[in-house]
Amino acid sequence: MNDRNSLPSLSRTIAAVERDTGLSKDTLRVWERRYGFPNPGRDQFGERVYPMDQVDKLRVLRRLMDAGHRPGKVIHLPIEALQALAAETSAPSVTPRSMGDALAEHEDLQRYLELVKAHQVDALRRSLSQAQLRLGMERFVTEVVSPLTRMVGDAWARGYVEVFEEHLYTESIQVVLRGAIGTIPQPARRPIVLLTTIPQEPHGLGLLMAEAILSLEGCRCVSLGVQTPVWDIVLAATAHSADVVALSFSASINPNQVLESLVELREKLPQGTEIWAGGACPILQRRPPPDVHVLASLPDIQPAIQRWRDAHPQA
Amino acid sequence: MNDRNSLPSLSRTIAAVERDTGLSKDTLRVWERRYGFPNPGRDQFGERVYPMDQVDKLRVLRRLMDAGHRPGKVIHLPIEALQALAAETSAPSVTPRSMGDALAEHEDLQRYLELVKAHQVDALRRSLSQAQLRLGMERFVTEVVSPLTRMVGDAWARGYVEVFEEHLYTESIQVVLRGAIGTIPQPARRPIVLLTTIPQEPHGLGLLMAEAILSLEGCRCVSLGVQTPVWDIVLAATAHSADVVALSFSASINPNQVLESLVELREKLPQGTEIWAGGACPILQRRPPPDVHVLASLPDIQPAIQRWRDAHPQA
DNA sequence: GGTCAACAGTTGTCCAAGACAAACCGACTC
DNA sequence: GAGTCGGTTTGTCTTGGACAACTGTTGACC
Repeated sequence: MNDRNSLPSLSRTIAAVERDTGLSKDTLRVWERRYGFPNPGRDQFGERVYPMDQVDKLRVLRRLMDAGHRPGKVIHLPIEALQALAAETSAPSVTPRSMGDALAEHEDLQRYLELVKAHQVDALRRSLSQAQLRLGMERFVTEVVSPLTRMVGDAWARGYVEVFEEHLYTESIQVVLRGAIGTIPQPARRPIVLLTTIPQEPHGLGLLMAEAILSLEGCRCVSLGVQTPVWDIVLAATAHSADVVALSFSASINPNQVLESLVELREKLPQGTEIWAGGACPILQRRPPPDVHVLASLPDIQPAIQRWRDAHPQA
Repeated sequence: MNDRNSLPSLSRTIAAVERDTGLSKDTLRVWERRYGFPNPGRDQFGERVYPMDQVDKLRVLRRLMDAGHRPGKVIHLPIEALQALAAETSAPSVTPRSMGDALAEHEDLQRYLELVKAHQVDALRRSLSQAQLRLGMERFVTEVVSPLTRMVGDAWARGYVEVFEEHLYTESIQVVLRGAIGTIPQPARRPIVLLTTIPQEPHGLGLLMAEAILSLEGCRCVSLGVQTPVWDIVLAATAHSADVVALSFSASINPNQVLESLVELREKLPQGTEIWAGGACPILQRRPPPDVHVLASLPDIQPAIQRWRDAHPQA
């Protein structure tokens, strides 16, 4: 299964390429058959051996797929052209309250991004904590954490920040946000909100942001962390008599699996339990699933709570 | 690709079963061919449709595989026998200092486990925090968190706790541990330790425990969180001039991937950077990879730091 | 000129059956 | 016990074919 004598630094097996790129073995083989790329060598047993430069190109291709490009159109371009294409695909999709504010804000955010790039973890955490104290929790989350996370994600997609730098960022935000959430006194008001993500979604910052806002509004929050199987979400919602199940979806997740999970969840949860879905996943806006409340952004949470409380005056 | 008219609650596609059980599509097909189980029906397109009871049995089988059983021996047993087998397979592999202490301890731990089972998140966090204050950080981590985590993992493998209850536990420990780590003053002494896990390892509690001990000993810790690609671990270690890369491996991870990653990491990291590997993964004890320091348990961390400092007096 | 349906091209996933190295297991010897 | 040996088990890789779901364009109709 695994050739211990090979040089892992210069080449990859098909299983390793699947892990590294996120492209399935089937996809890798069918691309090779149809497009002639990738074009791996073979080892002594006839198994595919992918040179590293091809793996690098596959990684860029994967990013372009996520951004909506189609393989047949771009697969034959040289890697430099692909990288340029990825760099173009930035999303300036912000909805600022006013242009002046947006610019000033943007400059601030840029400063944080530069701290990430410079690996100044301590300075980053300190200035984030200060921002949290200065702006207050709600504005900190909506005006700093949320756009900054999108910014870091974009910068990663463009190849400007490395994966490990994104990890450093995620860890720092987590420390700051968890610390801040810890200071919010735990109330006992309804709705009771269960927070988690589906098994295919490993990104947890969205959950923490939502938890911060929900806690501020006095909701009882129960977080399961990330990647809970659908059936266990149902069990947990029942065990905690949750009024709302809140799910977070990032941009890079497979849209089919999002819809499939939401339909199954809706089917298995009691009628009275609402599903709130948020995050940067585009399918939520384009084809919202039936009987699921889509929250386009963090400021939508507050009205959703109000709506729920108005509809449940006895709670 | 996806039949929207099917009943997701009563049956699964092969892709869904792969996600639910962790058994690869190839394995599912080859088991069917060889053992006659699973024995899925077919939809109108000739594609496999797995009834839920078979998926349930496959889930139990998966647990037994992780526990060391072999498919040919157990696949034809009825599900009740499999569950009984899973319940037997508990690991009483503790190394208590004395029997009396161990028993008293065990009773305490049992109490925490019952809070998890009762979904008393608040009470759980409160009593864990109290234990942390009472015992001090080091004893709290080594005598409570570490054995309790093993206990919860075992209880899950035996089918005694649900996945969502394990998630509740993980989240609670994380809150308590992160809170406690936050109170340790950040020193600047070497070694500089980079903490993370490989991409196949989503469990992060081991990292937090290690970070707690390392911080107590005055080490500079940089955590990347979980699931960092090998190449990014190397980049991060270089960027932070890390002296040590500390990795955590849980019991349920594929041993091949552990060794493969460690070999590749050793190859790409500078000679002077040590690799410390810890966690419940059995392969680490059985066939430790070359030039990797295996730390069998948390108390091994302190001597390892001492050894490093003795060997680097200039630091 | 704009709307919608039919059509053609693209793309990811699934299928079948065969092959084989690595891991495992039991029997044997020192 | 500890090590070596052969036989068996087992997961992963192989090829080439098939097809539903998706994307985008053409052309008819209002």
